[in-house]
Amino acid sequence: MAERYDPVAVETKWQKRWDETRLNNVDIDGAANPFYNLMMYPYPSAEGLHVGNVYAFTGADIHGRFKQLQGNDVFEPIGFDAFGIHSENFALERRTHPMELIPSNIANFTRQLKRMGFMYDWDRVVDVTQPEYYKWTQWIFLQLYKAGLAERRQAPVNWCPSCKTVLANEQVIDGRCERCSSEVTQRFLDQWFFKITDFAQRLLDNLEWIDWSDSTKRLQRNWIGRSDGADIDFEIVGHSDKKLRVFTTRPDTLFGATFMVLAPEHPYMQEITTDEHRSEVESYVRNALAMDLVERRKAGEERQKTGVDTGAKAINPVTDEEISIWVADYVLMEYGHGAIMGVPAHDERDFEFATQYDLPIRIVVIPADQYEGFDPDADLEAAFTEHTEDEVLVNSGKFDGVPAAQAIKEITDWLASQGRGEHAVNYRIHDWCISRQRYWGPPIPVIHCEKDGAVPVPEEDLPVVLPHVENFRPDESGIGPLARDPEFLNVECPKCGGPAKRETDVSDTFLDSGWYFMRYPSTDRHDVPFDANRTKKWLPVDMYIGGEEHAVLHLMYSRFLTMALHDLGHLPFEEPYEKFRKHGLIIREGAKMSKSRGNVVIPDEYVEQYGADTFRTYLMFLGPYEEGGDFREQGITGIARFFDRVWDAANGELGDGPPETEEIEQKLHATIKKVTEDIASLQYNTAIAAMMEYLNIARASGRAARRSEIEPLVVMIAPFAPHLAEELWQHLGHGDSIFTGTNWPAYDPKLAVADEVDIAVQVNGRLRATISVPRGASEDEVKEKALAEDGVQRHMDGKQIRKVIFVPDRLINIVVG
RNA sequence: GCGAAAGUGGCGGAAUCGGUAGACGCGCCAGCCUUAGGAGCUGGUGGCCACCCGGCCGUGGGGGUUCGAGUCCCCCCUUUCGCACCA
Repeated sequence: MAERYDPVAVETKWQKRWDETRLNNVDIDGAANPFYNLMMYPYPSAEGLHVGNVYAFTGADIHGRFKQLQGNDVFEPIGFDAFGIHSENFALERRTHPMELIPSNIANFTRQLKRMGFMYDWDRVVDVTQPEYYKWTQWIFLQLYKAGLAERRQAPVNWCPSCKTVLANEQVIDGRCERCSSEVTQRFLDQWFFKITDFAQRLLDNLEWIDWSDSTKRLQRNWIGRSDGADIDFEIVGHSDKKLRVFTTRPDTLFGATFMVLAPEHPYMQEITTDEHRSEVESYVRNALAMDLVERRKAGEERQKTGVDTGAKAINPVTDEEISIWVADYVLMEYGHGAIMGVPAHDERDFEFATQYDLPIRIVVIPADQYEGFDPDADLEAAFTEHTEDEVLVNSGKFDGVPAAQAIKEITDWLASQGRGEHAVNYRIHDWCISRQRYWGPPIPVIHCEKDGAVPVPEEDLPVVLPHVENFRPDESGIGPLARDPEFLNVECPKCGGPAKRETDVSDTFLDSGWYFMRYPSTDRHDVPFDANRTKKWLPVDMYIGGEEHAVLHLMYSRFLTMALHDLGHLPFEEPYEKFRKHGLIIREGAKMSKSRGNVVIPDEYVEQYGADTFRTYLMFLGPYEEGGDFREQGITGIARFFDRVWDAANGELGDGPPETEEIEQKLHATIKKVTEDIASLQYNTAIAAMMEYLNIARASGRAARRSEIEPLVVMIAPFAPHLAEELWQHLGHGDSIFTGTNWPAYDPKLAVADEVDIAVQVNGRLRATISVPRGASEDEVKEKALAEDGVQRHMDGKQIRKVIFVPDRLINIVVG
């Protein structure tokens, strides 16, 4: 072996050998101990692999290699998320075509990924832009369509004026397009929706048991946004055939409902508005609908509430009072029933609205301690929204004095018994709009016939191949570029044979990524999307590691698709990822990395200078993997030095026999324990620190190490620095790859703890000495030894011992006074 | 506004069923070595005082519980993330 560690030479050698021996190509049908280690496949950008990709993949690869070393058959696939607006916009900008751009990007990514030494099975790559893949994406659309889970409907949708396409709710961040940050506007268009809302409760319920990062679960819970409350019907004066249904989470405040408000889109608007108010209402509604989404959604302080009286009246079902019905754009048609009961005393928005238009305010909930002698006509300065056991109802007839939390249920039950309302649940999540008026995606497999309407493409006709369209630039029309290809557009209706037109929208790229992990084990199967036996063997995914930015996008959508396919009998499980861990974000010198700042870390440069192993390990050393870290130029030398020392230690004259001293042996076992536990829980930074610490002890005073001291260390660095570990493993006389067989070292728990322990000696809680005693020493022994210490005696100052606190093997505190 | 997480040396970060704060690494300082280099090795490195033993202070700020608090409780400040007129 070379005298000095030359990372690039070592890495070149082993990457070639892994390829030749097919080390990472798993036996997909025969593996005895399958472990599916998944990472979020990248979008292959023209800029090449980003350090964020490397960070994500390294952490996942370490976990996979660790499992491999423990004897699992690890399947670690990779693919390319190459459809979508991102690629398409880039191609437009560069005046090229995605069909030319993408293959070269993928080739570049492949080169870079191979150079990093990830243990990918390169025989099972998924490229979602290949017809053999998107054929099955279209097939999934057809399955959902057949099951009634895909439907075309006209709805207000988010329109990005720059990308010139509609977007799903999840793709709108703060009212802006997640891709280009343009302000999103609202359009009414015919779009395809997947009915993810049908699964809202299951998506929520399963979060109870799936093993995911808590923060990711929380994001999903918030996005699903379950609210419990009641639907309540209000009669409309003069329209006995119609009732106004509202949803409220606060049925306890029903006696305080002094007006109602409809969303501008509410279907009853026309009919109930009185002639006297008609022109005012119509102009208000026209105005509201013309306003774009962002402006309209500006809340509270940013924009004053506006609204107009419709002149119509409703009856409060509990007070029998006539209350006025207003229209206001702060009420949203998409949520609940597009109408609310206005309870100004106990809702901040209603309070603001009532104050503005001088509507009556009636207090019906007050703190319990103000119940006696409460003045029903007291003025309110702001809405009072508390509603626990400590608040009680007033002005509420027979419910006076009932705690608010309890009244929610009682009033709901009472309304239900009279057929005027019922317990109800609402969700914030919307159906998933999958249509995109763009080019670079799988065509939605539907044909529109004048006679038969929307007809699904027969399965045997899949794939509907995406044609090469020269001018794929999107426009304002709301019609996708595929409409420009007459050969694609004009077809026969599969049902009646008459002239028909293809659907020209393509599907959202999140549909591609919603099922890619199901395809990996079956990439060589062209007759089915996923082979049943392999699916049973490998899925659900054992470990999924990725960024949290996909919590409500990819992760939500793929859970939904998995559930739907499960219900349709295609999958034996309903949750795709048994275990998911988010990784943190990596910043540089305390600042976010961005092209405009010019501080982006280019992985290639570091890999060339220090090697992939050092770069990988440094990234993992920056901070806790699940929290991210701060990339600092200089720090990487610390890892380079560590590996130099590992190399030197293994390269020297190695002695035989067990570890030379008890101290080294103890430290070795403690280190194996710590590294094993830390890797299992993704605490890579402390695992690396522990290995450094161990090496510092094992090679203290420049002694020659023994094989028994070094070999376990070589295995422990293998997940981080696979090439280096292979080279050293070979040097130590092993024929096979270190990743063949089960080489992860075991530790003896008895040896992992020291025989002698240092105990802190405190006097009145302040550290005064440290003594060394045998592990498990009794309180009396420790006390005797502690009292003999000079420092202890001095601080006791001859005073009486009042109390002794003893924590075995840790601390003794002598309280005097 | 609501929800969540986090504030520790010059820097990245260790340590939370309450028990020696600052592991590991970067940087810095001193010394050694040397085909004098941005290499390697050894030692030191929270602050203040003493600078020999040692002492006091110290985990965003202020209170509290405790023999003992970075860790638990209350109030406040700051930062980051998510949601945001969701009734």
